[in-house]
Amino acid sequence: MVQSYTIGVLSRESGVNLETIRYYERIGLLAEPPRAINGYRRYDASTIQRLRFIRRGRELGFGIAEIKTLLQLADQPEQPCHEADRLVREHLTAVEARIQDLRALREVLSRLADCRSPSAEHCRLLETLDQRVCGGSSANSDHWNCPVENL
Amino acid sequence: MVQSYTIGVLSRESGVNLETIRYYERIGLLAEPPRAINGYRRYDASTIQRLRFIRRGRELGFGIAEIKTLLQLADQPEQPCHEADRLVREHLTAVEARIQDLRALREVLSRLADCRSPSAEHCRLLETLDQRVCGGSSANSDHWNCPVENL
DNA sequence: CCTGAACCCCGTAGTTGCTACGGAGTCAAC
DNA sequence: GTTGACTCCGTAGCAACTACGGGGTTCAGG
Repeated sequence: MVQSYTIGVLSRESGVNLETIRYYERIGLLAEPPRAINGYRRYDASTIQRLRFIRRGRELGFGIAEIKTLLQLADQPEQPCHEADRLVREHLTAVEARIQDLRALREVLSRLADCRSPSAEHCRLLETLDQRVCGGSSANSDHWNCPVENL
Repeated sequence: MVQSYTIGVLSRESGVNLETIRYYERIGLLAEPPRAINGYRRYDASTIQRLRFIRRGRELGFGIAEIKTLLQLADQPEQPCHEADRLVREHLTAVEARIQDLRALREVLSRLADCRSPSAEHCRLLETLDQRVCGGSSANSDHWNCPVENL
């Protein structure tokens, strides 16, 4: 008779929400486990590891599809890890791009912050959104888009 | 007879996807426009401005609810802009936090990148996900969680 | 007058990755 | 025997769109 865990224990041990575990099963990320006579799912210790693997992958920002690939790779220890490395680099590139985006955004926002205008009429944010900020005069506001830089 | 635009023109002029415009109408972000005899929506120029306002707000990362607030603020030019400023600062804080998160993530990923292990067995990424990376020996891998720092 | 392209209408479902809800069955302890 | 904690299942909700399908309209060219 082998050690087995109910889904609640698995959840606590792996740090993955109970409902999320069932969700992973539904989408085929986790295999359907055997059931006890009462219908309860019975997991073994390796599933805890697998779920932790998944959780860490998610924390690193990998998508479900990518994690599926990574799980397959991890299950074939003799293969070289080009594919895993490719995923990491791809992901790293995306993260760096996102950081750049957010930095630009932060610049814009910090220029808009701390506007103490007594009237919303000349609030920096609202003017920016209205695009009135850059024209000066009210004419010709059509083809010249406000420099909320490439975001 | 007043200038009016069909939804397709509005979409091109505002830079907001046509289906998104109808979506904004459904969720009450955009008022229901009058209709032509054939049932087509008829918009005036101010709606183009309004949609651009919305688009820029979205590009700055504001949520729909926040944009709803900002639109109301913009419609009341005599009020001071505390509320707009609060939203900006709140948002700025969130953006900065997100940048920090992503920076930490980038560090972890760049340590994992460029792993040229000939076997997935010792691939840095897979070991990290498996949590084998930090123990050294195979025992005692349970209570000591791998330092994928606070993310 | 007819055809076909380019519009427009509407409702609904799909996306991502979960999370929550409701109603019901099960189990161990007191 | 009754509480309380657990489990089951299917479905719906979140954000913010995007896409699809099946239909009606408008207009220019032949």
